[in-house]
Parts: sequence; C-alpha cells; structure tokens
Amino acid sequence: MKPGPRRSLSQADIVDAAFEILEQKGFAAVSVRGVAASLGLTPTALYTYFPSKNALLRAMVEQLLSTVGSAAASDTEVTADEPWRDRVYAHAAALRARLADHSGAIVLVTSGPLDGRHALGLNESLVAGFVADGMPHADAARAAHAVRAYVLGAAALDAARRAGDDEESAASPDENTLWSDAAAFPLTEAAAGVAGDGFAWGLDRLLDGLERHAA
Amino acid sequence: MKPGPRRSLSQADIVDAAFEILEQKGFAAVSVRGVAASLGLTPTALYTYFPSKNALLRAMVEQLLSTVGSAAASDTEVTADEPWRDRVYAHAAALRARLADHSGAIVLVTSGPLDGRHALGLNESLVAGFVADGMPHADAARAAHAVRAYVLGAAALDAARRAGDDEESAASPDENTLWSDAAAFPLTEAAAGVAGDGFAWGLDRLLDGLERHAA
DNA sequence: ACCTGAACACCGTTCAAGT
DNA sequence: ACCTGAACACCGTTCAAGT
Repeated sequence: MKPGPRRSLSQADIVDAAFEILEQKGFAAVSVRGVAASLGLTPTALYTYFPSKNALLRAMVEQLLSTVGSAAASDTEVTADEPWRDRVYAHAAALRARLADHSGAIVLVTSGPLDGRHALGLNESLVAGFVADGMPHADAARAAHAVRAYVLGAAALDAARRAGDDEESAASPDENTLWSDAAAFPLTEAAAGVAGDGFAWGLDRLLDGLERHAA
Repeated sequence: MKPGPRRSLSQADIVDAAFEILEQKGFAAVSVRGVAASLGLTPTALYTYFPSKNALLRAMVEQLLSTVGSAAASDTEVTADEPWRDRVYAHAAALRARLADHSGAIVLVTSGPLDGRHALGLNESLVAGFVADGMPHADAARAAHAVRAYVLGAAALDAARRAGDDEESAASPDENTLWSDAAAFPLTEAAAGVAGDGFAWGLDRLLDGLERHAA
C-alpha cells in the first residue's frame, strides 16, 4: 500500500478502536500493533496521533471519566435541589457503572496517574457537593478522596472476582485444589452467595459516617 | 553452561527476586526473562517452578498478603480484648502499609483474582471481627467487603498520585501545560497540600458508619 | 502531516535435548 | 527434577523514506 495521507483519523477514533479491543479481548490485547491493525494502519502510523502507548492509555481513561459527570447530572437533573447525599451518590454510582462496563477498566485507571482534565473535574464536583452541604473545605477534600477510594476499590474487587470466576470455570475439576479446603474459611464461604450487590450498602455506610461527622 | 540440577531454588527465592525487581525497576520490568537472569537462570528454567508468569504474580500477591494478618496481630496482641474497631483498624492499616511498601503492588493485586489462601484468610479475619461485635452475618460480610474496597482504592489513589508526581518532575516546565489552567479546579487545587494523610480519616468515617448501623 | 517498511531490543511460552 | 538452547509469535519504539 502506498504511504501518504489517506484518511483523516482523530484521536477519538483511535481511542474508540482501543476500547473495542479492550472489551472483546481484554487489557493485555490492547497493543499499539493491534489497535493500528484494527484501523487498517501500520503500528508506526499511530505515533502520529499519540507519542506513546501510555499516552493512548491515558486518553482512554479520560474518555472513560468524561461521561461520568454528565451521567450523574442527568440522573439528578429533574430534582436539581436534591440533597448533597443523592448528588454524591449519583456521581459514585455513575463512576462505578462506567468502571464495570469494561472489564479491563480498573487496570487502565490503575496503570497511570489520574491528573487529566476529567479526572480533576470529577473530583471537583465531588468536593463541591460536600462543601455545598456546609462541610469545612479540608474535610470535604478528604471526604471526596474517601468516596473515590471506595468506588475504585469496589471496582477492583469486582474485577478480581470476575477473574476468579473465569479461571474456576476454565480449570478442570481434578486440578481445582483451591476450593477443596474452603471449609477453612467458613465465614467467607457462607457469605459467598448471600451478599448480593454490596456496593450500595457500603457506600451508604461511608456516607452515613461522613454525614455524622459533618453534623 | 552445562544443563542439569545445579542448586536448589525454592518458589520463595524466585518470588523474592521478583519483588526486588518490582521495587527497583517497577512493575513493567517484572518479566520472566528478567527474574530468571537476576537468579543466573535461563527463562525456561523458571517454568520448572511456576507454570506461567501469571502464577508467579499470584504467588507474589500471596506473599504480600501473608504478612498482613501477623502484622495486625502483633500490633494489638498486647491488648487482646481490644474493641472490634481497633482490630479492624489494625488489619486495614497493615494491609495499607503492605501495599504502600512496593510501588507496583496495586497493579499486582489488581492484575488477577484474590482467591489465594492468605487473601481468603484476611477476609475471614475481617468478617470475624465484625461478627464478634454482634453484627449479623450478612452485614459483617458486606462490611468486610467495604473495608477491603476502601483500603484497595486508597492504595490505588496513592499509586496514581505517585505516578503523577514522577511525571511532573520529569517533564520540562515548557511542555507542562497540564497545570497551567489548574485554576479551573479551585477546590481540588486548594486541597492539594492541605489534606495530609487522609487514609485514617476516611477509614474512621467508614467505621463510624458501620458502627452506627450495627447499633 | 500522514503513512510505509525495516529494524532494534525486548516479551511469554514451547519443545527437544542434555545431566 | 532441573536446566540449556533454539525457536515461535508476539511486544513498544525509532528511523529513513515516500507522498
């Protein structure tokens, strides 16, 4: 094929293609070569749009976080004067939903700094929510940090559980010695199917604690 | 060099060598070839001890978590009948400290399932702490999940912040357009140096919420 | 500016072979 | 059982060259 300008690709097109691969083949398959090939490009052509693979990964994180703020806003826009708790809850739930969408999303977020525009904007919204409720500024910043930590960690545990399930179904029953002595952890074992979706419950406890401290 | 049995290496020796590389050169440098070379081995020799790189990574996670339970116990063994809160706090703090030790530890934990013996044992201790305080079993399991999520997420945010700091110092001042419009996020900006170590504060809020719900 | 093709220094993993 | 050496199918990234 002849070199030269063939079509006009945007950074967003490449990020979309990368997400497609992330969804279908997992994080390990998101390679410069793979993304380029899915767009009919040579690997080196990608370096026209992004200076490194890391830059592409960061752009993916930003695209992921860009929808969180708007999604949370649309969830609560009907009742704009909703209490602080519902607003914070909407943000956290939107962030969690976004992380749960793509199975490799947490590895993505964990793989680099969170100092992009949308990452900072999300934090700003969270802090503003707490400040609006009359929380001292220093506490509001720490409260926002706690909420972000909880949501991120819950997503990480989700991903870990999914990875464990995949492996369990892949292994043959004979070799699966891991759960043969599961009785050694009776409490964990008994809670395996009971818990349901603990995300909202835990977030409610955290918000309870934050609310109590503010009062 | 001649093939054949030369010295007796254990899985623990290899895990130790892998942690050495993780600490000094980061997660990306933890390769089968690199670990083998640091032990004076050929890459293929490692497959005698671990069936895959993933298995080595999991063994690293297990070694990381194995010290958490004992560390938490030694922190509170003087006062064995300490209230539940202090015991849970000790576990969470020990887990956090262990994750903060190695910069690439969260990527490690996030990269696979958490179904090893020590991972399950840690969860069991946490659940037992809540149950001992009279919490219903289902709530105790969800409370333990919330604590693990918070600690994991806080470690992930720690790592992200460190990654951001490293990059900031590496970039030349001219190219650093990221923080030139930092005034767009006044709340986040103002909180940059103030927060101190928010880990304990946030954990206290979460435990407040859990305690309140139990009462 | 956008793209190709060749090349460099890496990966994880498998396989046949040696002791 | 433990190890080597060669090989396969990949990586991210750079560089010279084409349009």
